Amino acid sequence: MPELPEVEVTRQGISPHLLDQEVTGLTVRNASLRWPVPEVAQQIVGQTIRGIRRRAKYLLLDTDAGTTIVHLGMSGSLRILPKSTPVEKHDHIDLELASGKVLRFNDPRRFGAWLWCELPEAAHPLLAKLGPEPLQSGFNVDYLAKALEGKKKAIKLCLMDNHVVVGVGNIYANEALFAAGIHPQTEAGRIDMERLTVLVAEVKQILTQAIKQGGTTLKDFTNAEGKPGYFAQKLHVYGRGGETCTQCGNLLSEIKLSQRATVFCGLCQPR
DNA sequence: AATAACACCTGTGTGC
DNA sequence: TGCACACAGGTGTTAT
Repeated sequence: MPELPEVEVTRQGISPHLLDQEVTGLTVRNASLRWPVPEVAQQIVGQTIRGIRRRAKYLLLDTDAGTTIVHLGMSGSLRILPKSTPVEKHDHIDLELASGKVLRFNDPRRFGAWLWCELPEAAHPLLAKLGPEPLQSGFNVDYLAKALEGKKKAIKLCLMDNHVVVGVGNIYANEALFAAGIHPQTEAGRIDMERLTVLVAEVKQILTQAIKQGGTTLKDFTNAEGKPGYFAQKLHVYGRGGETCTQCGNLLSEIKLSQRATVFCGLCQPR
């Protein structure tokens, strides 16, 4: 489900319910996520949640004793519910709060993760080598030009590479390249500064817009309140292979790049 | 070092 | 209606 906007929308949705709350319990019904949910995850019980941050697509729940690291994978979601809410299929974890609410983690495909990390979490192997946040100033043309220097692989794959920039998944990589008029198979190291400038701006613009719209509605994405996002109606290329380009009316092409669906307009995004 | 392929898992849609 | 198969928002690990 989630790319960066969906994770950020989730963070914003759950934050008010978690901030300054004491954790009264952690129920793990199914520990078989991407990695087994560790016993030390229980360290959060009795702690007060001091902050809810996001790094890339990881959600970080800070306490004085350590940080819980949550990743939603492909199909995960977090909801705030009354503790009495009946458990449904794939409801793997409950974080119980003194307020009587529960933060419930549901993940059909179980590609998600729920980990515990003693401070400081920046040293955690999963977070240590990540590139800059796309919406922060560290992601700019000069940085990107340097990061792509000499790279021969397709620009789309570089955009989706967490060492280059975090949080840009398949949907938004397709959308940003369309908006910037860059063919997804363009050799990354050969894109000039002018086009990179546009690309950086479009990545920021599209992610910002998607967050404002509440994330993309795909399949069953809902935010912490169970409401859908509204960005899907604004997608220009993703999921539209064979349909007409919104810009020029040409038929959109669809190919596979690293087994991921890649959609573009051959006229608006020349090689 | 860089790149490509594979792995994990369930649900859904399509074509026969 | 049933079945086989392709495909889906991610990303760490392994192979080339």
